[in-house]
Amino acid sequence: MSKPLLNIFWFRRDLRLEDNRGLYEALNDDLPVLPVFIFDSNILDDLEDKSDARLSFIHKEVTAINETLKEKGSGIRTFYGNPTEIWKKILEEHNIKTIFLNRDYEPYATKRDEEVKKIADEKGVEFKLFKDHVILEPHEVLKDDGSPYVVFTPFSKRWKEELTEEDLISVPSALYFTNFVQMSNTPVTALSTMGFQTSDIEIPSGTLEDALLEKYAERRDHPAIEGTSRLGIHLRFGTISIRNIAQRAEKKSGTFLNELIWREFYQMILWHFPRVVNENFKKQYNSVPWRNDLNEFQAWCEGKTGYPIVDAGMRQLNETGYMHNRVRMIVASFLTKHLLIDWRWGEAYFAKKLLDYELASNNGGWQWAAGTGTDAQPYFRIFNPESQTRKFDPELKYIKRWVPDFQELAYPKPVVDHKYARERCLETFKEALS
DNA sequence: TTTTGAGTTGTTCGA
DNA sequence: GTCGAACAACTCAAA
Repeated sequence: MSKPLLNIFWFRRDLRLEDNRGLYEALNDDLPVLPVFIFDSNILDDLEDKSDARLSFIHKEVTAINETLKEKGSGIRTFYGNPTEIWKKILEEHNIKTIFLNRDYEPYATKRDEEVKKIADEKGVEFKLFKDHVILEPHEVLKDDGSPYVVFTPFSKRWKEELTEEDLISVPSALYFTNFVQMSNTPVTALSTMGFQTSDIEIPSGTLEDALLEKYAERRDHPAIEGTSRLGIHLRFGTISIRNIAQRAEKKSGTFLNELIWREFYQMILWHFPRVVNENFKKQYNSVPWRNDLNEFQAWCEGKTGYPIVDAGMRQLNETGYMHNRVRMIVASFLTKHLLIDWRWGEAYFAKKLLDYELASNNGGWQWAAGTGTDAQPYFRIFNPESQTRKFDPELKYIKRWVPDFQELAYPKPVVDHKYARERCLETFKEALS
């Protein structure tokens, strides 16, 4: 018996049919393409919230792809389980020439893909990876001696030098939709099958207005204003194309483009230095004696520190799965500097709560705030919650929105005095580094 | 090899 | 209220 020869496209963090590099390459090959998605139990098992909004979002997007493909007489095959085990099954069931996929730069993903590649190799199946998640990959922006940058500004300069027009051009995967395998449509694995429920948290739309780009530089730091793009989750799961966004940023807003370069900077750091997941980038900070007071950590998590701007941020996070970027810096500085709590605690809490959670950016941001990261800024840059409020929320609009009780008697007293905490932090770091 | 300039996002103090 | 300097000195990148 002979099963028909096919190609497979494996969707992961690229949940869109348009302008998808790996999918485009697959559809341009000379065989029908079977699209596949795996709900990875290794990842799902770590989700504490059984109605996790990110999983709901992914599920919705995979279902939308399935619906679109249904109109073409095709569909997406979905699975639930350990990817390597599932690939063994898929490779048994089908006669495959090539597996097409887009590269993922996280340590777990890299290892997973290597394992699957090995299984494919043993079967004589080709395994082709493409660049889709970033404009320039970790190995494409290096110093002249071939080593990676560890300071942002020279990295960004080099990034812009290396950038070509081609890097920003969309790939027309939609032109080749007739090349999908024709099959009777199969349903997407239900959330309940995996032990989850649908979340009712709303995800912001994946659109970017020109008006936002034009005013981005002046508006992005004010948390009471909707001046940021809210595209994080869409970039995370690939429901928008980075090429499309970067192309428009390049024309309209250097500040916004810079933020995209930060995203690639931290992806590059994570790729070259995967140890940062659990360790200080700068080893000399390993001796900082974090206080790690559980009660204070809990107060921070719950938005009960007695510092309105900090509490507003944490309450926004807890209620919506989102926190404005300016406020992320403030609460991170407060946790690590004022409370002297290990940045890894804060990072883990963000990972659990943020809809737009992205390992590379979250880790980079937290290490930056703690002073342990790639940025050589001195440790005595300690955010003052009050002056940050004066600068970025002068009318207290953001605070009033999230902490309406901030002037009431029952509102918590400051968990620690600012001046005292600042001096304690300076002393602690100074001592640790000496 | 040596030198030079620079480093996301800050705060406080004193003139 | 505004401004510049000090904070403390280090590492990185590139010439």
